Amino acid sequence: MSDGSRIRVLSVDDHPLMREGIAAIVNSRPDMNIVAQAATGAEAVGTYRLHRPDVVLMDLRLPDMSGIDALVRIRAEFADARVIILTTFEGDVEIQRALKAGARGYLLKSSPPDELVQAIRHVHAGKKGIPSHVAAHLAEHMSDEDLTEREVEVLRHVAEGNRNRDIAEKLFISEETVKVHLKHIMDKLGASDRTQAVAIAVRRGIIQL
Amino acid sequence: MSDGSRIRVLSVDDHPLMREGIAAIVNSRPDMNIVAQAATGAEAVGTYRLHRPDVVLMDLRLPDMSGIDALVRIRAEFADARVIILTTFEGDVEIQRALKAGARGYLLKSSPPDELVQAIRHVHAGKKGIPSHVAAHLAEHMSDEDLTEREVEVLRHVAEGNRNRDIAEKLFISEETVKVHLKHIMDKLGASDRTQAVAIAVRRGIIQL
DNA sequence: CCGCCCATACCACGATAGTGGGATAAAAAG
DNA sequence: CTTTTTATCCCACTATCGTGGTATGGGCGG
Repeated sequence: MSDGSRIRVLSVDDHPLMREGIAAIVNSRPDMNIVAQAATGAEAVGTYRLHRPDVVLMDLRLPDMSGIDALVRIRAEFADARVIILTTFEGDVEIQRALKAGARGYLLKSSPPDELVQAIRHVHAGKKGIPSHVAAHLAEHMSDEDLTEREVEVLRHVAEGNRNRDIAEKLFISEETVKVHLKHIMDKLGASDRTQAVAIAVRRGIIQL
Repeated sequence: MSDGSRIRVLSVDDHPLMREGIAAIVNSRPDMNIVAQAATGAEAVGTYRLHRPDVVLMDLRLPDMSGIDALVRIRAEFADARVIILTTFEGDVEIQRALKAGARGYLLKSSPPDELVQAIRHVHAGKKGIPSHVAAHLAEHMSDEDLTEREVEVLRHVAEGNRNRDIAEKLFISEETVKVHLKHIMDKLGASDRTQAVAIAVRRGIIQL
């Protein structure tokens, strides 16, 4: 089969070993191959411009920016870019953000190779390539109330071990307001105290330690 | 070069993509090759018995047990087993535990491929294969006081959002004792409150959410 | 235009957490 | 065998947190 009919794939991941594994899988299929690789978000954007791949496999954790940011930048220039997020499980919030940002698929690095090539084929064909178990996991929290930006900001300070008073000073608001935010945070996350709120938020990918 | 003179490597990782990448790297060198792979701890032990590889590349997170447990089991049967821990960064506590358990090397999955093959050669030659930056990171916390088992147990309950009183009941001790443990925990970790203690412990790999 | 969400703020009260000191006993380390 | 560590308990006191209710102003969607 000539290269012209193959699905041209760009792999973005800062782990060389993982890139190697992805390349081995993709190149072993007759209908697709890796045309370029990138290790950072900036590199990904530049490489996309240069090669215009059919499908991008994008890691979420990159040295210079989030994979979602890189995704947004690529789609700002090329609205028809087809990007599959490929990551170790981060929590459902990341998945939602990625899909909102225009990702066509979301795949875990722990997935079997066949699922990866299937997703590439699906996305290239114009479908959405989201495995059923991920979709199920997604549905579970879809209706959940999201934290507001301010609430996330407060929660980050809480995770740092700041007292309400300190957070108030840093955000130039009153301690009472911080308490209100924290109350809402705990209510939304179903946490009984600030500590559990942080734990849940980390698990869900809302904040990272 | 004949197979007889090659370093025989066993790769243990539950991520097929990562296994593929490791295999590609190792098999691309003339002096080593992958003789077997395993996706679980139990599988790793069985496969070791069968193949007696020269070097084992062991992931820390496995479906059935910790990579450290698998390492311990292998070394219980084969005291001269040479195992390199290969993992995404988990926190320095894991590194220490792995080395104490007899790991000959500790490598991050984000390492460049050359570092991996170097580590394999070093360990096979009888040396310890620990990259300098990992060693440096290790030294930083070597002198740090470790939490006792009981303290870790208490901290886990704290991370779940339990109040001191609840923790006391669950552990069949008084609330005052819980407070004492928590005081020691915060002192050792340098945390100002229970929330930061949990955050630090998660970063250091002492507990996992 | 009206209602809802968001961020802000204040007050009061009870609950929980954190500090400091002192104490006992068993186990581990030296 | 002595010292140190670990785990346990109690008390008293202060600091901080979490809850409830109420309120104001801006922004956004219906």
